[in-house]
Amino acid sequence: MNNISNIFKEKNLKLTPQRYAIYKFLKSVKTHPSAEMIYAEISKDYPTMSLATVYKTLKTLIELGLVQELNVGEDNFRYDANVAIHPHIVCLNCGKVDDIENANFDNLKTDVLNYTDYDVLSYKLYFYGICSECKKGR
Amino acid sequence: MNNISNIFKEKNLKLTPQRYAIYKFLKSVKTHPSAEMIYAEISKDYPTMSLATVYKTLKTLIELGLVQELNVGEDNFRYDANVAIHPHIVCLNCGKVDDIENANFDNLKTDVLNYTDYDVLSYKLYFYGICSECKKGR
DNA sequence: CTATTAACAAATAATAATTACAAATTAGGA
DNA sequence: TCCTAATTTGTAATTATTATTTGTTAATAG
Repeated sequence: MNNISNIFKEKNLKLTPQRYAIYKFLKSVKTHPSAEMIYAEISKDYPTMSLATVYKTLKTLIELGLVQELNVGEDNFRYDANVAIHPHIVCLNCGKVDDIENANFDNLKTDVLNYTDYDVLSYKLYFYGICSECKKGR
Repeated sequence: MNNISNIFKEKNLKLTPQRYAIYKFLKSVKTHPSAEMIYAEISKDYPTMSLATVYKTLKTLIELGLVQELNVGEDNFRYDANVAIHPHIVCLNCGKVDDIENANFDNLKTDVLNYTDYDVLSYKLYFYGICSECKKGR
């Protein structure tokens, strides 16, 4: 069984309420929040939560491979508990970040081998455009 | 004629030596430097250059569509005077950022239309791996 | 059951990248 | 050459993130 509880145990890390809350929140949400947004949300249930804890927990979760970091071009990072490589799309109007679901772009990793002498390990793909809500309101 | 000089004139912007130096430097280089790196380099020729000027000039150049901003996952931005959409590859070992040249991934923009209801305007594609120099030194 | 100890959370200080501001300077047209 | 708005510069301020410190928690040995 490879749930969080076990992953933490294997690494001698404690699955504290704070850590669990952050992970559970990230899992439950599709908005790809920033550290600040996570902090604001979790603070409702854990009034003593510190922003430093959010940052430190996110770093741990990333090291454990439970969370990935997105950099869509803002001055901060966003976080995604879906660690599968998948494209994202950013609304240039409202800033929303969505998943591109069901699309498979994994051929990119092999295609690119013809154009580089790097060993290619992974990739990030971001699309930019206008979301349907913003299209309406124009 | 659509050189920088004219583009600036059209917008009532002054083509100062500083601005020109920054643009020329970015054009001449394939390293995708950060603001700090640009500042360090340009300072050699313009000892009075201020870091604030570098940042402000980069912003102007971006607005004019002469430069694009990259965000490969560092805590700072990198800049590229090649404004054509093209993929980049980052060495996870030494941090170098290279262009992927001659590859055409523009079908991505139309492919993705089947998986989103956004109007898709552009995309950014970053590969991550190990460069050939770093492979040798292992 | 208690003492020990390592991991942790919280608060706050520190750092790094970027931006804002105010005063001095300069580009480029009249 | 002169004028003026735009620009540069130095510095202060801001923002995101990380480090440090101190008190707390939880697992475990005795």
